[in-house]
Amino acid sequence: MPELPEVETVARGLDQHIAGDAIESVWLSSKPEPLKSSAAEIVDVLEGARILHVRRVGKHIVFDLERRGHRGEKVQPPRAQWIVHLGMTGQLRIASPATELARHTHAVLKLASGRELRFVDPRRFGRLAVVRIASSDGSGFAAPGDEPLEIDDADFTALFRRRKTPIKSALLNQKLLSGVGNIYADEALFRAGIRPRRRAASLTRVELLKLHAALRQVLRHAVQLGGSSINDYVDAEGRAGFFQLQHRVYGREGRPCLVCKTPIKRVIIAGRSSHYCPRCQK
DNA sequence: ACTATTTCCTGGATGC
DNA sequence: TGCATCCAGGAAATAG
Repeated sequence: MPELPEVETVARGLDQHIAGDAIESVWLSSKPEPLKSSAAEIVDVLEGARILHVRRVGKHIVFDLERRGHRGEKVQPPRAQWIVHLGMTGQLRIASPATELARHTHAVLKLASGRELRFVDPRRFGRLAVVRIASSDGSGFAAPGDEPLEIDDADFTALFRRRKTPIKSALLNQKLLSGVGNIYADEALFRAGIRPRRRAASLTRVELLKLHAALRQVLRHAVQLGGSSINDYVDAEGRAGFFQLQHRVYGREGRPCLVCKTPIKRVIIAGRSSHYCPRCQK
């Protein structure tokens, strides 16, 4: 499941391999696809554009694009962005045109270098969109929530003030923090010793500081290991991540806590599996 | 204005 | 072996 570390890994890999390349043509599958922009708009923005950078914003992959200038005028070439959300099972893969198209391929970008960038997403929870950046403001795509690796302690603490929702739900709320998903929410709460059902507003300042530190630590470590590969997650080069080997509660229901040997519990919070140690987490 | 629940979607696992 | 059912979950939509 692509969360911040997995999306960061994919974005870095893509940036290394295709920054500077140009998009020659775009194919989008014809069935009603999960597009946030119309198919015509996506094709119009992408075709002929040069990829300047690929980076992560929240759980989104942002391709910063430079579109063709208008008849060689001395004005700044128009900018745009291609935004990709991988959803649950989305993959962006660099492939040779000779490689057979995988089932559930929804988009193929032919690159000037001769390679193809392919978007494959069996479960179709992924989303594609384009953003045109007006030369005047030049801001582009922004996630609604704060980046968990950039927010400071004061702002982090303020996010949860007066919130009655369980802290687990608050961590998953992308309007508060962007990039935290089910795995890293559970892992951070375990490392901070906080039960997922605790009301966000009930956490003390000390607990919130511990949670912030635990979240940063777990996300940084996961990025170092290339993310968690649970089912079919792989990066842009098809490599799996290794952070799943560091999971202490996620997917470990009934197995002994690595700290105190108490069996790990699993409950449903906000419709999501939530794993915790009933002894280590208060 | 918040919070909780439902819905979308398919492959793999499970059960009878 | 085969078929039905369940489950995974990000985020938008809907309900309360």
